[in-house]
Amino acid sequence: MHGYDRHAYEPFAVTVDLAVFTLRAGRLRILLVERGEEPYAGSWALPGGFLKPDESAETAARRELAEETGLADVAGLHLEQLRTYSEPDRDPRMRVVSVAFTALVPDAPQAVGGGDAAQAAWLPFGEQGPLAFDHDRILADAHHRIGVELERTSLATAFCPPEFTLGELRQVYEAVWDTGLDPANFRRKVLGTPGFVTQVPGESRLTGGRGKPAALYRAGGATTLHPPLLKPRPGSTEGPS
Amino acid sequence: MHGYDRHAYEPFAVTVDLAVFTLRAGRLRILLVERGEEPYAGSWALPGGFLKPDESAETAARRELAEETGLADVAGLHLEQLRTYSEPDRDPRMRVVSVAFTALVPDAPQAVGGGDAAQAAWLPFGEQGPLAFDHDRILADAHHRIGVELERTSLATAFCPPEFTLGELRQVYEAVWDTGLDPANFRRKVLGTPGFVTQVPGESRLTGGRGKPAALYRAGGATTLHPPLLKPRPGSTEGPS
DNA sequence: CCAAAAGTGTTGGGGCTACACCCATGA
DNA sequence: TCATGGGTGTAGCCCCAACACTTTTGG
Repeated sequence: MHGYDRHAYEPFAVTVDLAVFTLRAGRLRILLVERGEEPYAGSWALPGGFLKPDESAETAARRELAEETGLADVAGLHLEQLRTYSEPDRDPRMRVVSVAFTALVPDAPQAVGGGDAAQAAWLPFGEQGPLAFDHDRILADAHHRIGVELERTSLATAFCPPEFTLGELRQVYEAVWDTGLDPANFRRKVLGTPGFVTQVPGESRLTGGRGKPAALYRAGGATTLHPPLLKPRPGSTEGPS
Repeated sequence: MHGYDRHAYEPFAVTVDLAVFTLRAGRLRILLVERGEEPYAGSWALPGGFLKPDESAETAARRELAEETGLADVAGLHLEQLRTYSEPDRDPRMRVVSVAFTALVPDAPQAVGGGDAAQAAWLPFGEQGPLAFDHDRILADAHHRIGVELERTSLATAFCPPEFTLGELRQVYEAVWDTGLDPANFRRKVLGTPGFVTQVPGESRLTGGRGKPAALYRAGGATTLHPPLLKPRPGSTEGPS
C-alpha cells in the first residue's frame, strides 16, 4: 500500500459470487443459475455479478442475493465472506477477481428466476453437475466452511426461521455434516451453551403431524459457542439412523 | 458471473496487504512499514502492494513477503488469505480493493528495510500506534483469526523453526492467546493429538541455559487437530503465571 | 545447593455417550 | 393402540485440570 502510481497498476474487474444454501425437507440445497451465454453456456453456475462503482463487496453481494432469491427481507439474512479467487486464468476472456460469499437462508421461498439469468433453481447439494469457471471449488470451500463454523458459532440458527424447534436445529447439523446425532444429547449440548438459544415462553409447535409438540426457541445473543459443539469423528461411536 | 459487458463494469485497483507475525523472546510482533508519501505519510502501515497483471493474490502476497522480510526461503512460510476489504472510501484517492493475508514466520530474521518503503520494523503487537487506512481493523481481524486457528489447526508450528521444543510451541500459544498454560497438560495434549508433532530421535536442545534439555520435535503431517486444543476461558481455572 | 525447565504420575470432578424410559400427539 | 418425535434420567467411561514429584541442567 505504498508507491501509488496510477499507471503502475493493472485494472481488474471485480465480481462477487454467492454460495447460497438452504434446507428443505432435511436436505441441503444450493442456489444455482443456468448460464445463457458463452463461455459455459448451458452450464450451472453460482449467482453473482459485478461490483457497482460505489458498492463494497458486501453490499453488492446482498443486492445480488435479493435479486436472485426474490426475498424481501434480505437485510436479516446471514451473509459471510468466504475468500477471494484471483487466479489469472479463472475467466477465459478477461482478468476477473471474485470475492466469494456464503449465504444461508431459512427455507427456499420459491423457485426463483429473477435477475438476468436464464433460470435459477435450488439443487440438492452434491447432485449438481460440474459448474462453470472455478465454481466447483468455491462451492466445496463454502460447504467446508459452514461445516467448520457450525462447531463454534451459532451459524445453524441462520438456516432456521425466527422461531424453531430443537429438532429443526438438529436437522441443520445433520444435513450439513451428513451424519446422525442423538436427539437427547444434542438437546443438552445446545441448552448447555449459554446464549445459543432462548425459549419462547409457553408456545409450542406441532412438528409435521406426528409426535409430541416441541417447544419453540429463538436465536440467543451469542455468536460464538463455548463450549463448541463438535462434530463426531470416526472413532467416536455416536450417531443413530 | 453473467451478463458480461466490458463497458458495464468499473475497473478497480487490486492490492494485497500482509499481516506478518513473528515471535521474539516470547513476545508477538508484527511487521510494519513507515509510509513515505501522502496520505498517511509518517504513519505505520501493513506491507503490501499492487497485483501484477499475471499474478494471483497469493503469488503477489508471497512476492511482497519476500521483498519486505528479506527472507530467502519464502516458499515454505505459512501464508493464508484473511479476507478482502472493499469499502469504497477505504483509500481517499481511488477505488482500491485489497486482499489481506496473514503470514507467520519463525523468527524475525533481521530488522528489514527492503522494497520501496521508508523503513520497516517488527513492533510488539499491541504497541503500534494507529495505522494508516483501515489497517487497524485488518490487523485486529488477523490476530483474532490466528487465535481461533491455533485451536483446531497445526498453525502454531509455522511460528517455530523446523526443529523445536514443546516449550517453544507452548510459548506460541501463550503469546497469541496472552494467557498461561500448564506445561504438563499442554505436553500431553500435543502428544495426544495424532500428527501434530513427531519427535526427532535422540537429539535434544538446551533451552536458554537453565533447565533440563528438551527433546526436539518437527511438525507432523496433520493440518487439523482432533481433538482441538481449546483456549482456556474465564470460568475454567487453568493457567499459572 | 538452589533455581529453572523438562518430563511423569496421580487423583477427583465433570462431561459426555449410549441407552432406557416417559409424554403427547396424529392416524 | 401404535408409530413418531419431544423430553428426562442415568450409569459408566473417559477426559482433563490441578497439582505433586523426579530429572537434568546452569549458576
